[in-house]
Amino acid sequence: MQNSEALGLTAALLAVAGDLTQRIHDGVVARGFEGRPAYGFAFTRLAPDGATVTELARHLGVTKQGASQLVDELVAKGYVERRPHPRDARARLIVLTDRGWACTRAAEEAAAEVIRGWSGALGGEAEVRALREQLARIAPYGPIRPAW
Amino acid sequence: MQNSEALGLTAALLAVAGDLTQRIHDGVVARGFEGRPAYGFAFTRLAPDGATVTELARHLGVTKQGASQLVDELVAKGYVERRPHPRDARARLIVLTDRGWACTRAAEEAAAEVIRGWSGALGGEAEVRALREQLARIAPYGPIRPAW
DNA sequence: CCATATAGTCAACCAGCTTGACCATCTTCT
DNA sequence: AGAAGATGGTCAAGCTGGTTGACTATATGG
Repeated sequence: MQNSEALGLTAALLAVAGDLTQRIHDGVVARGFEGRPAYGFAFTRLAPDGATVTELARHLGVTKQGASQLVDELVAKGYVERRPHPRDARARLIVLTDRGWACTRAAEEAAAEVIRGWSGALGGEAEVRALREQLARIAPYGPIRPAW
Repeated sequence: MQNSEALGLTAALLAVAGDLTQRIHDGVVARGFEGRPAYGFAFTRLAPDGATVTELARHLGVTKQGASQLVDELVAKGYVERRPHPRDARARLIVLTDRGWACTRAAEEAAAEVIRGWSGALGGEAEVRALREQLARIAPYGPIRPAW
Protein backbone atom coordinates (compact mmCIF):
# COMPACT_ATOMS: atom_id res chain seq x y z
CA MET A 1 0.00 0.00 0.00
CA GLN A 2 1.66 3.17 -1.18
CA ASN A 3 1.00 6.43 0.58
CA SER A 4 -0.79 7.95 -2.39
CA GLU A 5 -3.16 4.98 -2.50
CA ALA A 6 -3.86 5.51 1.19
CA LEU A 7 -4.89 9.08 0.45
CA GLY A 8 -7.11 7.91 -2.38
CA LEU A 9 -8.86 5.42 -0.13
CA THR A 10 -9.24 8.06 2.56
CA ALA A 11 -10.70 10.54 0.11
CA ALA A 12 -13.15 8.01 -1.29
CA LEU A 13 -14.26 6.88 2.15
CA LEU A 14 -14.85 10.40 3.42
CA ALA A 15 -16.58 11.43 0.21
CA VAL A 16 -18.96 8.48 0.49
CA ALA A 17 -19.57 9.18 4.16
CA GLY A 18 -20.31 12.86 3.60
CA ASP A 19 -22.55 12.15 0.65
CA LEU A 20 -24.47 9.46 2.51
CA THR A 21 -25.01 11.77 5.48
CA GLN A 22 -26.23 14.56 3.26
CA ARG A 23 -28.62 12.34 1.34
CA ILE A 24 -30.08 10.73 4.44
CA HIS A 25 -30.63 14.20 5.81
CA ASP A 26 -32.32 15.29 2.58
CA GLY A 27 -34.52 12.20 2.67
CA VAL A 28 -35.56 12.85 6.26
CA VAL A 29 -36.42 16.46 5.42
CA ALA A 30 -38.36 15.30 2.36
CA ARG A 31 -40.44 13.10 4.68
CA GLY A 32 -41.47 16.13 6.68
CA PHE A 33 -38.97 16.23 9.56
CA GLU A 34 -36.56 18.99 10.40
CA GLY A 35 -33.25 18.66 12.12
CA ARG A 36 -29.60 18.04 11.59
CA PRO A 37 -27.56 14.89 11.14
CA ALA A 38 -26.55 14.75 14.81
CA TYR A 39 -30.16 13.87 15.65
CA GLY A 40 -29.75 10.49 14.01
CA PHE A 41 -26.78 9.59 16.16
CA ALA A 42 -28.71 10.57 19.25
CA PHE A 43 -31.71 8.50 18.17
CA THR A 44 -29.63 5.35 17.76
CA ARG A 45 -28.61 5.66 21.40
CA LEU A 46 -32.04 6.66 22.73
CA ALA A 47 -33.80 3.75 21.02
CA PRO A 48 -35.19 1.51 22.29
CA ASP A 49 -35.15 2.17 26.04
CA GLY A 50 -33.95 5.73 26.43
CA ALA A 51 -30.75 6.99 27.98
CA THR A 52 -29.50 9.63 30.38
CA VAL A 53 -27.86 12.83 29.21
CA THR A 54 -24.49 11.57 30.43
CA GLU A 55 -24.81 8.31 28.50
CA LEU A 56 -25.81 10.23 25.41
CA ALA A 57 -22.82 12.55 25.84
CA ARG A 58 -20.44 9.62 25.98
CA HIS A 59 -22.05 8.07 22.91
CA LEU A 60 -21.71 11.27 20.92
CA GLY A 61 -18.25 12.15 22.19
CA VAL A 62 -19.29 15.57 23.50
CA THR A 63 -19.61 17.11 26.96
CA LYS A 64 -22.76 16.50 28.94
CA GLN A 65 -23.58 20.20 28.59
CA GLY A 66 -23.38 19.84 24.85
CA ALA A 67 -25.56 16.75 24.93
CA SER A 68 -28.03 18.57 27.18
CA GLN A 69 -28.34 21.40 24.66
CA LEU A 70 -28.99 18.86 21.93
CA VAL A 71 -31.72 17.32 24.10
CA ASP A 72 -33.21 20.79 24.59
CA GLU A 73 -33.45 21.08 20.81
CA LEU A 74 -34.99 17.63 20.48
CA VAL A 75 -37.55 18.39 23.18
CA ALA A 76 -38.43 21.70 21.51
CA LYS A 77 -39.01 19.88 18.21
CA GLY A 78 -41.07 17.17 19.90
CA TYR A 79 -38.78 14.21 19.20
CA VAL A 80 -37.95 13.27 22.80
CA GLU A 81 -39.06 13.98 26.34
CA ARG A 82 -37.31 14.10 29.69
CA ARG A 83 -38.76 11.75 32.27
CA PRO A 84 -37.75 11.14 35.84
CA HIS A 85 -35.31 8.25 36.00
CA PRO A 86 -36.92 5.20 37.65
CA ARG A 87 -33.91 4.29 39.80
CA ASP A 88 -31.91 7.52 40.24
CA ALA A 89 -33.50 10.75 41.41
CA ARG A 90 -30.54 12.78 40.13
CA ALA A 91 -30.88 11.55 36.60
CA ARG A 92 -33.49 11.91 33.91
CA LEU A 93 -34.35 9.38 31.27
CA ILE A 94 -34.53 10.81 27.76
CA VAL A 95 -37.00 8.81 25.68
CA LEU A 96 -38.23 9.08 22.11
CA THR A 97 -41.77 10.33 21.53
CA ASP A 98 -43.99 8.88 18.82
CA ARG A 99 -42.76 11.60 16.54
CA GLY A 100 -39.18 10.72 17.45
CA TRP A 101 -39.84 7.11 16.43
CA ALA A 102 -41.40 8.28 13.18
CA CYS A 103 -38.32 10.37 12.45
CA THR A 104 -36.08 7.40 13.21
CA ARG A 105 -38.03 5.26 10.76
CA ALA A 106 -37.80 8.03 8.16
CA ALA A 107 -34.02 8.03 8.54
CA GLU A 108 -33.93 4.26 8.12
CA GLU A 109 -35.99 4.50 4.96
CA ALA A 110 -33.83 7.28 3.57
CA ALA A 111 -30.65 5.33 4.31
CA ALA A 112 -32.06 2.19 2.69
CA GLU A 113 -33.03 4.21 -0.36
CA VAL A 114 -29.52 5.60 -0.83
CA ILE A 115 -27.89 2.25 -0.26
CA ARG A 116 -30.19 0.56 -2.74
CA GLY A 117 -28.69 2.93 -5.27
CA TRP A 118 -25.27 1.50 -4.49
CA SER A 119 -26.25 -1.94 -5.73
CA GLY A 120 -26.13 -0.73 -9.30
CA ALA A 121 -22.67 0.82 -8.97
CA LEU A 122 -21.27 -2.21 -7.14
CA GLY A 123 -22.85 -4.92 -9.24
CA GLY A 124 -25.50 -6.27 -6.90
CA GLU A 125 -26.84 -6.71 -3.40
CA ALA A 126 -24.23 -9.28 -2.55
CA GLU A 127 -21.50 -6.71 -3.03
CA VAL A 128 -23.33 -4.27 -0.76
CA ARG A 129 -23.51 -6.92 1.94
CA ALA A 130 -19.82 -7.65 1.48
CA LEU A 131 -19.04 -3.97 1.88
CA ARG A 132 -21.10 -3.88 5.04
CA GLU A 133 -19.22 -6.80 6.50
CA GLN A 134 -15.82 -5.39 5.63
CA LEU A 135 -16.66 -2.05 7.21
CA ALA A 136 -18.00 -3.76 10.31
CA ARG A 137 -14.67 -5.50 10.73
CA ILE A 138 -12.66 -2.29 10.81
CA ALA A 139 -15.21 -0.14 12.65
CA PRO A 140 -13.94 0.98 16.06
CA TYR A 141 -15.67 0.85 19.41
CA GLY A 142 -16.07 3.93 21.51
CA PRO A 143 -17.86 7.21 20.93
CA ILE A 144 -18.99 8.40 17.55
CA ARG A 145 -16.55 10.92 16.14
CA PRO A 146 -17.23 13.58 13.55
CA ALA A 147 -15.55 12.64 10.30
CA TRP A 148 -14.05 16.11 10.15
CA MET B 1 -31.70 -4.78 1.91
CA GLN B 2 -33.81 -4.21 4.98
CA ASN B 3 -33.95 -0.80 6.59
CA SER B 4 -32.22 -1.94 9.75
CA GLU B 5 -29.33 -3.30 7.70
CA ALA B 6 -29.07 0.05 5.97
CA LEU B 7 -28.70 1.73 9.33
CA GLY B 8 -26.02 -0.75 10.33
CA LEU B 9 -24.06 -0.08 7.17
CA THR B 10 -24.44 3.65 7.68
CA ALA B 11 -23.24 3.42 11.27
CA ALA B 12 -20.24 1.31 10.34
CA LEU B 13 -19.27 3.59 7.48
CA LEU B 14 -19.48 6.75 9.55
CA ALA B 15 -17.67 5.15 12.47
CA VAL B 16 -14.83 4.09 10.20
CA ALA B 17 -14.70 7.53 8.59
CA GLY B 18 -14.63 9.35 11.92
CA ASP B 19 -12.02 7.03 13.35
CA LEU B 20 -9.81 7.31 10.28
CA THR B 21 -10.00 11.11 10.37
CA GLN B 22 -9.13 11.20 14.02
CA ARG B 23 -6.19 8.85 13.65
CA ILE B 24 -4.75 10.66 10.65
CA HIS B 25 -5.00 13.86 12.63
CA ASP B 26 -3.23 12.25 15.59
CA GLY B 27 -0.51 10.96 13.29
CA VAL B 28 0.03 14.38 11.74
CA VAL B 29 0.27 15.96 15.18
CA ALA B 30 2.70 13.25 16.30
CA ARG B 31 4.90 14.20 13.36
CA GLY B 32 5.16 17.76 14.63
CA PHE B 33 2.41 19.61 12.75
CA GLU B 34 -0.56 21.41 14.21
CA GLY B 35 -3.88 21.93 12.60
CA ARG B 36 -7.30 20.47 12.09
CA PRO B 37 -8.67 17.90 9.65
CA ALA B 38 -9.96 20.55 7.25
CA TYR B 39 -6.37 21.40 6.38
CA GLY B 40 -5.95 18.07 4.65
CA PHE B 41 -8.89 18.68 2.35
CA ALA B 42 -7.49 22.07 1.45
CA PHE B 43 -4.06 20.57 0.75
CA THR B 44 -5.45 18.03 -1.70
CA ARG B 45 -6.86 20.90 -3.76
CA LEU B 46 -3.83 23.19 -3.44
CA ALA B 47 -1.39 20.49 -4.56
CA PRO B 48 0.27 20.47 -6.97
CA ASP B 49 -0.26 23.83 -8.70
CA GLY B 50 -2.13 25.97 -6.21
CA ALA B 51 -5.67 27.31 -6.48
CA THR B 52 -7.62 30.49 -5.93
CA VAL B 53 -9.71 31.11 -2.85
CA THR B 54 -12.88 30.70 -4.90
CA GLU B 55 -11.77 27.34 -6.29
CA LEU B 56 -10.85 26.20 -2.82
CA ALA B 57 -14.24 27.33 -1.52
CA ARG B 58 -16.03 25.26 -4.15
CA HIS B 59 -13.87 22.24 -3.37
CA LEU B 60 -14.61 22.47 0.34
CA GLY B 61 -18.29 23.33 -0.08
CA VAL B 62 -18.06 26.56 1.94
CA THR B 63 -18.37 30.25 1.10
CA LYS B 64 -15.37 32.06 -0.27
CA GLN B 65 -15.21 34.08 2.96
CA GLY B 66 -14.99 30.84 4.91
CA ALA B 67 -12.27 29.54 2.61
CA SER B 68 -10.42 32.85 2.91
CA GLN B 69 -10.42 32.56 6.70
CA LEU B 70 -9.04 29.04 6.41
CA VAL B 71 -6.29 30.38 4.15
CA ASP B 72 -5.53 33.08 6.75
CA GLU B 73 -5.00 30.30 9.27
CA LEU B 74 -2.80 28.31 6.89
CA VAL B 75 -0.70 31.39 6.11
CA ALA B 76 -0.30 32.15 9.82
CA LYS B 77 0.92 28.60 10.42
CA GLY B 78 3.30 28.75 7.46
CA TYR B 79 1.67 26.05 5.32
CA VAL B 80 0.69 28.19 2.32
CA GLU B 81 1.32 31.63 0.85
CA ARG B 82 -0.74 34.01 -1.23
CA ARG B 83 0.88 34.99 -4.49
CA PRO B 84 -0.33 37.30 -7.24
CA HIS B 85 -2.20 35.30 -9.84
CA PRO B 86 -0.22 35.15 -13.09
CA ARG B 87 -3.19 35.76 -15.38
CA ASP B 88 -5.80 37.59 -13.29
CA ALA B 89 -4.97 40.66 -11.25
CA ARG B 90 -8.10 40.29 -9.14
CA ALA B 91 -7.20 36.80 -7.99
CA ARG B 92 -4.46 35.39 -5.84
CA LEU B 93 -2.91 31.99 -6.20
CA ILE B 94 -2.65 30.05 -2.95
CA VAL B 95 0.33 27.70 -3.05
CA LEU B 96 1.82 25.26 -0.56
CA THR B 97 5.10 26.21 1.11
CA ASP B 98 7.81 23.63 1.81
CA ARG B 99 6.30 23.17 5.23
CA GLY B 100 2.90 22.70 3.63
CA TRP B 101 4.30 19.94 1.45
CA ALA B 102 5.92 18.34 4.48
CA CYS B 103 2.58 18.39 6.30
CA THR B 104 0.88 16.84 3.29
CA ARG B 105 3.43 14.02 3.24
CA ALA B 106 2.95 13.53 6.97
CA ALA B 107 -0.79 13.11 6.40
CA GLU B 108 -0.14 10.56 3.66
CA GLU B 109 2.14 8.59 5.94
CA ALA B 110 -0.35 8.70 8.78
CA ALA B 111 -3.16 7.55 6.50
CA ALA B 112 -1.04 4.71 5.12
CA GLU B 113 -0.19 3.64 8.65
CA VAL B 114 -3.82 3.42 9.71
CA ILE B 115 -4.85 1.62 6.56
CA ARG B 116 -2.04 -0.90 6.90
CA GLY B 117 -3.72 -1.81 10.18
CA TRP B 118 -6.87 -2.70 8.26
CA SER B 119 -5.15 -5.48 6.34
CA GLY B 120 -5.14 -7.63 9.45
CA ALA B 121 -8.84 -7.13 10.14
CA LEU B 122 -9.82 -7.69 6.51
CA GLY B 123 -7.55 -10.63 5.77
CA GLY B 124 -4.92 -9.05 3.55
CA GLU B 125 -3.88 -6.27 1.24
CA ALA B 126 -6.02 -7.56 -1.58
CA GLU B 127 -9.14 -6.98 0.51
CA VAL B 128 -8.04 -3.42 1.24
CA ARG B 129 -7.60 -2.77 -2.47
CA ALA B 130 -11.02 -4.26 -3.13
CA LEU B 131 -12.53 -1.97 -0.50
CA ARG B 132 -10.83 1.00 -2.13
CA GLU B 133 -12.25 0.09 -5.52
CA GLN B 134 -15.76 -0.43 -4.20
CA LEU B 135 -15.72 2.93 -2.42
CA ALA B 136 -14.37 4.65 -5.51
CA ARG B 137 -17.36 3.33 -7.45
CA ILE B 138 -19.92 4.88 -5.16
CA ALA B 139 -18.00 8.06 -4.32
CA PRO B 140 -19.79 11.16 -5.61
CA TYR B 141 -18.40 14.07 -7.56
CA GLY B 142 -18.80 17.61 -6.35
CA PRO B 143 -17.60 19.39 -3.27
CA ILE B 144 -16.37 17.61 -0.18
CA ARG B 145 -19.08 17.48 2.45
CA PRO B 146 -18.65 17.12 6.18
CA ALA B 147 -19.86 13.70 7.26
CA TRP B 148 -21.97 15.33 9.95
C1' DC C 1 -23.46 10.01 58.90
C1' DC C 2 -19.92 12.05 56.70
C1' DA C 3 -16.93 12.37 52.46
C1' DT C 4 -16.69 11.90 47.98
C1' DA C 5 -18.41 10.80 43.43
C1' DT C 6 -21.89 11.45 39.98
C1' DA C 7 -26.19 13.59 37.18
C1' DG C 8 -27.62 17.67 35.58
C1' DT C 9 -28.05 22.70 34.78
C1' DC C 10 -26.79 27.75 34.22
C1' DA C 11 -23.73 31.11 32.47
C1' DA C 12 -20.02 32.85 29.85
C1' DC C 13 -17.15 32.17 26.16
C1' DC C 14 -15.08 30.58 21.67
C1' DA C 15 -14.27 28.51 16.89
C1' DG C 16 -15.74 28.19 12.55
C1' DC C 17 -18.75 29.16 9.76
C1' DT C 18 -22.60 32.43 7.58
C1' DT C 19 -24.74 36.75 5.31
C1' DG C 20 -24.34 41.39 3.58
C1' DA C 21 -21.80 45.20 1.82
C1' DC C 22 -18.18 46.68 -0.70
C1' DC C 23 -14.06 47.49 -4.07
C1' DA C 24 -11.00 45.99 -7.93
C1' DT C 25 -10.63 43.81 -12.09
C1' DC C 26 -12.11 41.09 -16.02
C1' DT C 27 -15.34 40.27 -19.93
C1' DT C 28 -18.90 41.14 -23.09
C1' DC C 29 -21.71 43.89 -25.98
C1' DT C 30 -22.55 47.93 -28.76
C1' DA D 1 -13.32 52.86 -26.69
C1' DG D 2 -16.67 52.69 -23.13
C1' DA D 3 -20.51 51.24 -20.42
C1' DA D 4 -22.58 47.30 -17.93
C1' DG D 5 -22.47 43.36 -15.75
C1' DA D 6 -19.89 39.28 -13.94
C1' DT D 7 -16.33 37.61 -11.03
C1' DG D 8 -12.37 37.43 -7.28
C1' DG D 9 -11.46 38.89 -2.89
C1' DT D 10 -11.96 41.24 1.62
C1' DC D 11 -14.08 43.46 5.84
C1' DA D 12 -17.48 43.43 9.37
C1' DA D 13 -21.16 41.58 11.99
C1' DG D 14 -23.79 37.77 13.54
C1' DC D 15 -25.11 32.93 14.35
C1' DT D 16 -24.69 27.89 15.66
C1' DG D 17 -22.94 24.41 18.07
C1' DG D 18 -19.90 23.37 20.79
C1' DT D 19 -16.52 24.41 25.12
C1' DT D 20 -15.00 25.34 30.23
C1' DG D 21 -16.18 26.59 34.94
C1' DA D 22 -19.16 26.93 38.83
C1' DC D 23 -22.88 25.24 41.14
C1' DT D 24 -26.94 22.20 43.22
C1' DA D 25 -29.08 17.75 44.18
C1' DT D 26 -28.73 13.03 44.92
C1' DA D 27 -26.25 8.63 45.46
C1' DT D 28 -22.71 5.66 47.47
C1' DG D 29 -18.91 3.68 50.26
C1' DG D 30 -16.32 3.69 54.68
